[in-house]
This record gives sequence, C-alpha cells and structure tokens, in this order.
Amino acid sequence: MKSYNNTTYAILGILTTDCTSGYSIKQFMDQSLNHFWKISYGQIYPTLKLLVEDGLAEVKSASTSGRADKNEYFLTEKGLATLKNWIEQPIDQVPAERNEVLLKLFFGSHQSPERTVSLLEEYQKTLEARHATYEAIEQGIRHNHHEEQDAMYWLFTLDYGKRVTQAAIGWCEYTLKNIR
Amino acid sequence: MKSYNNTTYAILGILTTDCTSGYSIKQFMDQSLNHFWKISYGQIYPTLKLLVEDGLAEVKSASTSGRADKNEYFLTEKGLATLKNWIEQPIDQVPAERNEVLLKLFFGSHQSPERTVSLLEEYQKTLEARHATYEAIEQGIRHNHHEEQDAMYWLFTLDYGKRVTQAAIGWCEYTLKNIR
DNA sequence: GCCGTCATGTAAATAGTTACATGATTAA
DNA sequence: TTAATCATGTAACTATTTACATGACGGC
Repeated sequence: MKSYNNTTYAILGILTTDCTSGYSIKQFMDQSLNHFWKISYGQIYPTLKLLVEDGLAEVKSASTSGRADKNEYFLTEKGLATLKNWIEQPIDQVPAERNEVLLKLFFGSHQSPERTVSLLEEYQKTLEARHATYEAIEQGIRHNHHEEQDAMYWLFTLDYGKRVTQAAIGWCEYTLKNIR
Repeated sequence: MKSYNNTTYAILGILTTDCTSGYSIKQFMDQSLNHFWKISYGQIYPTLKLLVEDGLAEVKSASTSGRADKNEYFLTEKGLATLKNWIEQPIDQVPAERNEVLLKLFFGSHQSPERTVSLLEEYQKTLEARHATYEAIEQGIRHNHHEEQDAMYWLFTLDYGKRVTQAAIGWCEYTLKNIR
C-alpha cells in the first residue's frame, strides 16, 4: 500500500466528516485540529487532486446552482481503507517540537534579565490565550457535535492541549520567580 | 539588519559556547537542545558557509596537525550583534506543534478501542523515556557546566521539557482510564 | 458600490531531511 | 583488521508557506 504524508491522512480523515470541499476542510482544521495540525490552501488543493488521481476520493463538481465551481470530494472504499490502515500503524518516532521561546531563553545570558522576563511574560500571555481558545473549541464541540461518536476523541485531544498548556503556564510562573 | 531563520540563530548561539566546528555543533545540539531544536548536517554546513559569507563568523582551517580538514568557526562582532538583536526581538507567533499521536487519536472512532489503547500506551512509554532523557541531560549540565553562567538558562529549558512531558504522561493515564 | 465571505487554484520561495560520497584516526 | 568515531560536504527530494490571481454572492 502506497504511503502518504500525515497531512494527506489528515485530509483523508476530515473527509469522513461532512466536510466535502477544500474550503470547508480548511475551516474544520482551523476550528478543531488547530492545536496540533495546521494546513494551508497551498497544500489542501494539490492533495485533493492527488487523492482523486490515486482513487482514494471522488470529486463531484456542483457548478450548477448559484455559486460556481464548488468541488465536493467523497472518500472511496479504498480511501477509507487507506485511512484505517494508517491509523493502526504504530508511531515510528515522536518528533520534538521546535520552540523559539526556549531557543531564545537558552541563550538568555546574552541579554538583560529584564528582557528575559519580558520574553516569558509575553509567552505566558500567549499560553493563557491559547488555553482559553481550547476551552472555547471544547464548548463548541460539546454543543454542536455532542451526538457524534467522534466527539469523544476530539475532546481527548483538546484535553491534551489544555493540560500541556497549563503545565507550560506553571513553568512560566516558576521560572519568572527565579529570574526576577 | 538582514534576517535569518531560527536555525541560523541557533547555530550563531552555539558558536558563543566553545563549539567551533560543524561536527561539534551537531553534538552539542543533540546533547543540550535536542528537546526543542534539532538540526541535520545538511543544514549546518551550508549555514556555516553562509555565516562566513555574510561576515557573521570567521573560519580557520586547522589542516596542519593530525586529522585533516577541521574547520573552526568563530563569531565576529557583527555575528554577536546579530545574535543579540534576534534574542531581543519579541516572538511573532508561537507555532502549534504537530502531533501525529493526537492526529490518529482524533480519528480514533475508525479503529477499535483496543488499538487506541495501544497507541496511547506506546505514547506513554515514549514520554517516560523522554522524561528520563531530560533528567540525564540535566545531570550532565549540572556536572559539566555548573560554573558557566549559561547553565541556569539551559536548566530552565530542561525544566520546561520535564513539566510538559509530565503533563502529557498524566493525560495518557487519564485518557486510558476513560477508554478502557 | 464596497466589504466580508465563499471558493479554487498556482508559482515561487523557503525549510528541512535523507542519502550519498569521502577519508582519516583510534581502540578493540 | 574491523568497527566506531571524527569530520566535511553535496544532491535530491519532500514538505510547507506565502503571495498572487480570480471571481461570484449577499448585505449594508
């Protein structure tokens, strides 16, 4: 079985929900997977094309009524099988996240402690905003998708985001105390 | 002032320590920044070349004694100024980390709960190993670099890694309880 | 008439990994 | 003598973002 990159599998997965167009895939991503997977149109459209070429999806152009040129994509059996196969493969390696804040902090001895304090304060604010976003997304899922079986899994991923973000906020507070 | 990518600044920063060759930069990275910044030789050598071209570093070829072809790089004043300038710039945006485990979990309804349990158990093991690695690196810094002023900052970044990893392990335990 | 949203797509640039190629030294 | 480590570097490939180009619809 041919293998694809994770971004392709993410799109394949989203096509199992009721998102069918490139545009709505992007919207769905921004709303629900935003905290651990982002994607640009520059990748979505070429990937959809590839999925059709490889028989993993079929496209129906709904250019008739009203708005022109809306392409709707539907998973084929082969597409669903490819998705399921990928999900069941063990993770080969968990890549380390890149963190610019830590990179700057690592070389913190080359700037004043005041600057380092600012760096961490800003980061903490960003993390607090992120945490709030996760809670908003969580509420959105609870209200709009509570009947779907997928929802439980979506909430698990959000819980991850919240816990990890909270830990990072705690680290900011502790580290600030040490520098000040 | 010309701007570079973060990987270039990371190399610039490492050149302020006593790492002077491409090879030792890679080693240092793998030992100390591994948890938030990774880099391959395919980027190190071309970047070092660029630094010299732009006058941020100078190279001395020590091809005389013994081992041939060892290039040693030293930051220029311009290089140090460029590094300091970058450190002091605020972070424009904190990119979300990509997480393949969460991506698979997100689509977990397409596989059996047993498979999902395996996914999380494996992930937890990986995280526990990672946590242990961080503690080992921490001990290494405390023993080998305790006199350096940099060491405090290095330890801060490790503390971050440990806290966030610990939060992720807690999430694994909690989520496994919910699925089982 | 203009702005926001819906909607699709490409080209160029940037970033990064992997595989390959080379060869010396050192310790078992 | 053979494997590990030291050491540098390039080419090809893959991944991803950003900027650009286009245009219709609906509400104000």
